[in-house]
Amino acid sequence: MASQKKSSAAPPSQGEDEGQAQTSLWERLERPAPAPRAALTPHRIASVAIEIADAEGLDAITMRRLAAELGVAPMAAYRYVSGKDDVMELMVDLVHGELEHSQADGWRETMRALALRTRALMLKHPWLAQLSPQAAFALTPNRMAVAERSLTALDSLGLNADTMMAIVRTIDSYVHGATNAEITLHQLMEGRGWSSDDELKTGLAPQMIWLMGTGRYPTFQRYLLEGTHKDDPQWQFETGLDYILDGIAARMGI
Amino acid sequence: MASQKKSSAAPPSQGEDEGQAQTSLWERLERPAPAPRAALTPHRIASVAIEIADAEGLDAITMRRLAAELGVAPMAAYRYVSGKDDVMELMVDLVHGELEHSQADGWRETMRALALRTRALMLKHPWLAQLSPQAAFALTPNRMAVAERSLTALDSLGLNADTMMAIVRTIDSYVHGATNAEITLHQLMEGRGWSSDDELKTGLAPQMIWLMGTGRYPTFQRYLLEGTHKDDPQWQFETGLDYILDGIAARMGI
DNA sequence: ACAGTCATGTATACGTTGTATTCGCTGAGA
DNA sequence: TCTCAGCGAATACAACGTATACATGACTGT
Repeated sequence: MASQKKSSAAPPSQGEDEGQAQTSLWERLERPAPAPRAALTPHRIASVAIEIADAEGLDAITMRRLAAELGVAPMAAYRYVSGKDDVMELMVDLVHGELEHSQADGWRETMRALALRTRALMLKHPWLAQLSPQAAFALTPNRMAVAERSLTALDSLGLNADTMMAIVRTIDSYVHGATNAEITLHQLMEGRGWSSDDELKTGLAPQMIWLMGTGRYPTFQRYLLEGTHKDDPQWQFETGLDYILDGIAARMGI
Repeated sequence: MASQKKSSAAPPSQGEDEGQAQTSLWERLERPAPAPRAALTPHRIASVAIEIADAEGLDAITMRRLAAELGVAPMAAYRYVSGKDDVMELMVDLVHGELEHSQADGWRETMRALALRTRALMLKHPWLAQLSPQAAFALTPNRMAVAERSLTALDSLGLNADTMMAIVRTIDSYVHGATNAEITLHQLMEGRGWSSDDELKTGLAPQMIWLMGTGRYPTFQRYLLEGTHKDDPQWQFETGLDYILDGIAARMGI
């Protein structure tokens, strides 16, 4: 694990014996053992990156950190990925392999289940909310497979291609928008060291009091007082999802 | 504009005369003219930052670049903002001032118009899609005002607070999810130097051909062949939005 | 059995970033 | 006229992504 690098920054031409050998025997013996053979693979790089990102967020992924966690020199991973963006594409693909199939009864249940599982996946890997454009749009095999499954669920309903895609995109946009907001809130809380909804509320209280004190947001204030599902993201997610599925069903003639 | 800094990196204690004056007259004359008085304000910082981000993306905003654009030393802005996150919060608030009121006929038209204008705002300021959690959730006055207006539009319908908020959140999630995807695609295209849908298609073609060649995505492939609204984001956005508004209207008894 | 090639990981270095710290200048109030 | 608070400049540092050049040992064909 912890690489013990004792090798001094030896200047290349400082021969000790007769100037023949550029590095002394002892210097060579102190060098870290050379790689057995293929210590790295893209898959292993991505796996370790995912572990780091899950535990400490996307910012914790640096090529140096990744190399350290892999037990390898900072530049080693560049043999397998062309840069940080490549790592992220691999991460995205790998993680989407976790989304299981589930052929439910009808299109509606299938889409609903997929939405819920996508939300769960994103909450499990919150860094999915912060991807670079490169990684966010990567056409990776596992991602394509998910899209294919969605379309398949709608395939026997006699819809034209545009409508099918519109339905999938609408649900997808909602799922990502809603879950991103949820994740962002989590990250904000973590960033400030708040770990419960109560802490969030007390932390936000000063600003809220000031804002409400202006009297400019009366309806918002009423919600703050009357809302009972404010802290129930699952209810909020499903409620909105059901609105949307209702709307789609109505357009399609139930 | 272009600051002409000629000042050498003068070591502090290199008296030329009698060691009395730490900096010689000529050194002082060469120094950039001191600030007239309060060259900076948070508002000006945010304005310039927005200009940069609109033109070159969020990554172009560095504290050094910002300072250069303001005609000021790299650290100067730190008198007014506590760091980069502060700058972004200011940017978010400032930009949300652009969203005009528009009391349309009923709740549905009001919400629809707000959704369309929000999308337009985001497309105009694409960096809104990439905010840090800090900035993304900032409770800024202008942002609160937008939320308040949404809620007001629903206020006279006899809904309870939770339902009202669920409706607003659902639409908001969709708008952000859909528009983020749109922006992300734009940014991907810019990043690769593609400027038209045709270039996008040719650029993506190799990967698409490979993916389709696997035969694992037949329904997706059918869409690629049959879809006629693939390149019409406005249609896609409005179609999804109308699904959602339909669903909400149905729940509320039209 | 053996020299040569090649894949693999290492070492070093450069430019850029955010920001802590410290300083000197300036103009307004006494 | 003097003083001082406030403003911006200067310097510095650690961390980042990655270009480049190199050393090493495992395979190859003979």
